[in-house]
Amino acid sequence: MDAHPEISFTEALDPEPPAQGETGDGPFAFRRLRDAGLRPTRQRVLLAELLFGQGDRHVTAETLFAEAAAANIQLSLATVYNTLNQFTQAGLLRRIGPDGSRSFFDTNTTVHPHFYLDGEDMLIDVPETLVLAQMPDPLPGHEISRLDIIIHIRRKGADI
Amino acid sequence: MDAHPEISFTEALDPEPPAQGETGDGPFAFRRLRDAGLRPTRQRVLLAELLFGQGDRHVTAETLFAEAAAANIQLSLATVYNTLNQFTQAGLLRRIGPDGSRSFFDTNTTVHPHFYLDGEDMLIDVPETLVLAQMPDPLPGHEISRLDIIIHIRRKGADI
DNA sequence: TTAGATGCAAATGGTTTGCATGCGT
DNA sequence: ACGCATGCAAACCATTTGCATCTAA
Repeated sequence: MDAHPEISFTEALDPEPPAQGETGDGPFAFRRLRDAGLRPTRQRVLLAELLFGQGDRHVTAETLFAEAAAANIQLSLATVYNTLNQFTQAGLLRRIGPDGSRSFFDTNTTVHPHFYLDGEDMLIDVPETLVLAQMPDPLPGHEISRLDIIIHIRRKGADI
Repeated sequence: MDAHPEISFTEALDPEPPAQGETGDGPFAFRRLRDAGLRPTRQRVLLAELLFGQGDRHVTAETLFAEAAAANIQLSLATVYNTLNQFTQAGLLRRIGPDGSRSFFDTNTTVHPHFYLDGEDMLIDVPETLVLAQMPDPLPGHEISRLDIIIHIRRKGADI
């Protein structure tokens, strides 16, 4: 097994990018779900619009649920969880758990590093490209399925 | 703020290594706790012996609790949790949450990448040194408090 | 019509906490 | 003796699940 000499973090291991130029018919959220093999139900379409209608986003089940409520969309928190899981499974979202308790869902499904603001419980993309000089070889008989890099940051001077 | 040209993952951001050569008096676990400012109670000493008596280890509260039980140490799971938290806070352990649910505690407190075996729910150190070609600059007014790199791996051929 | 999606509430699982009792200093 | 540590059970919180009801195909 040969070493990988130089791997750009933002290029390695990316799943195929979401088909950006689908054969347009119907609203984009509807199409997006169709293309992913998900039945475009009312609540799925509405959540997809919230999620994919405004560039890259990082949501939790709670924040998305609150957003939906604010937009007068009526659905249950359990459905938000289920939908986020289905979207993740379909490759539309990427799940990230920076602190071991709450989970975030990232609409940018490429492999890229994140900043996690320790005090503020917030996740943001690292704007720069992070480069790993060398990707370690996985254990014999294993393959790398995923790469998570989370850089915890905090306000300067803040203790703990 | 200038860029960090080349950062070895196993050297950057390490807290001062645990004082390996303390002024020897009493068993090592006892001293270790004393030096960390923790009152060396019976259960703390016993857990410290399990944790620090056999090289680098990755435990969960449950596995450590089971180990203690197997060693005929009588304590409650809550105490294991509390003790692990206290040890972590004292810098004797490092907490890692690879899958967003269960937490692992690593006796190697240096910053180093981990393999997480997706199917087997197991965490192991990456044997090689991982090199980041460049460390991203944190957000203005912030500083990096921690760096987590988790490489998820799975048996070749295993689906999902 | 019917397989699959939703809503709700209840279950789950890891972790934390409150409070009375115990133990290290 | 004093004060922190422990044990237990109950609380907690994010997340999942069971089941009856709906709805997109």
